[in-house]
Amino acid sequence: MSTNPDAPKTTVETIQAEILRRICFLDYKPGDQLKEAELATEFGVSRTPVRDALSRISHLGLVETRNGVGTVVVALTDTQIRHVYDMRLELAGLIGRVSPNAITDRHRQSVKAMLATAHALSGHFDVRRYVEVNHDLHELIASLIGNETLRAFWWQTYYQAASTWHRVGTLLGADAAQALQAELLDVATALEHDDAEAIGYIQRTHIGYGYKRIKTRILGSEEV
Amino acid sequence: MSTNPDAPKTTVETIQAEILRRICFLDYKPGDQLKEAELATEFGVSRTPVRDALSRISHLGLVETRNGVGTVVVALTDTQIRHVYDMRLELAGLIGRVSPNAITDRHRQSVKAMLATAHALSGHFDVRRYVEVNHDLHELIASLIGNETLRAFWWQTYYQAASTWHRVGTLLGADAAQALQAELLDVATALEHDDAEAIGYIQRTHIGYGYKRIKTRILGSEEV
DNA sequence: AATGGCATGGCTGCATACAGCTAATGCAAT
DNA sequence: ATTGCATTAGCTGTATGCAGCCATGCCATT
Repeated sequence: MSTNPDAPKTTVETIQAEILRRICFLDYKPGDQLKEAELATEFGVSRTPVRDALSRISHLGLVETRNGVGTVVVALTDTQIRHVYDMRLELAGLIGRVSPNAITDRHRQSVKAMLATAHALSGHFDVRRYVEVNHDLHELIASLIGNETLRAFWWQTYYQAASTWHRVGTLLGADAAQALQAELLDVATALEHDDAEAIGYIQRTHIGYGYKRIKTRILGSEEV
Repeated sequence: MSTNPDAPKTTVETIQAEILRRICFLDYKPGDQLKEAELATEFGVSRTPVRDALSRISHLGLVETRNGVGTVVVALTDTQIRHVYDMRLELAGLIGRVSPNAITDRHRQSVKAMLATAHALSGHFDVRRYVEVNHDLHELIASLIGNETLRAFWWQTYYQAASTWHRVGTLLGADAAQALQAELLDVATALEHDDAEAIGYIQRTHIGYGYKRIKTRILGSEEV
């Protein structure tokens, strides 16, 4: 149940969360090699907790460790990307239906902040900021999910999809920022109306749009 | 993507799979304490790979490790059980819709074998066998799920729900066996008709029945 | 008799040393 | 020049020792 990175208290969880963040933000790109010893010295610990963190991440399918070689960030196959997105579409629809959490003013305020950033991005695009806003939006949506299991799954698919999003941002540039802006506007409206169910469907819709862009620009054209 | 226990090749994965199996079959009951040193000697390895396996399992939320105390099998709270079951209901509906795998004669044959066992159980009930058949059925259903992500989630919720099932089996006895028999009959029929989508809805239906039994017999009566 | 503090046993958390595996490099033979 | 093999450097996998933490039970004090 602790797949979401809430309260990373132990050393291992802290390291795990940091590595996951770097994978999300593409500081570690698919194919990159992560060396236990290197990370250990960076975090000022021994290899043991680093190994532990990497082991968990590998169990999530985001890195692959081979004996004698190293730990590399996995590049999802086209089929895997499709599977992840198909599931995200389905999970999104459940967000508002399965015991959602209450919407607070904090939510409404942070969306407004994101909107401002997205607006700025439309003028002067920056992939890094784009991915960061996406991340913030994800965290906000996740905080609305009351069902622990669903929230864990939502995070899991997010991590798997994150690097693909980054590629989309790179390819589309300011267009991606505008799409994000549109999504945020819809979310803001739904929050104003205190309509959690709408949030899910909005997510579903915009994930669908993103999926379509990915299909045409990244994935092979063969249909499932 | 490797949340399903297919091909546990490495030592750690082998140990992890074995411990998970024991949790499923309630060899380890909620509250039991698992000692790293003990398991290490049992598996004939050092504490290191055992620790690694336990760490992964704790990340799945099935055990909890506290420094200086030990690793204990967690007892899901009522709310958590509800969350898991709510999600299983939703996921079941997706089994046949999201890129299912082809149904083969192997599937049809193994269901027949399970039916025979379930029939025997109706006469002479044995909790252990009951849980085993449930496990086999789960593996069969999971093998029909083509979407890797969904399959991983299906396994995850199964592990979380497994010990609860065991309690149901203990409480209901032969009645549980009859319910299982009914479920297997429905599955067999769907397999004969080569209808993967029906499988999902059958699962959903019977999970719903089981959920209802759990609600009245195990969970507190307060509604969500 | 009851309670508070203290000592102790046992467990996990972490560090480190070593063994095993893999890939790449350089050398030799053709 | 090319191919094959042997060596080696560098990584992960495992074992083990030690430090830190927690719960239990005992003992002293009131």
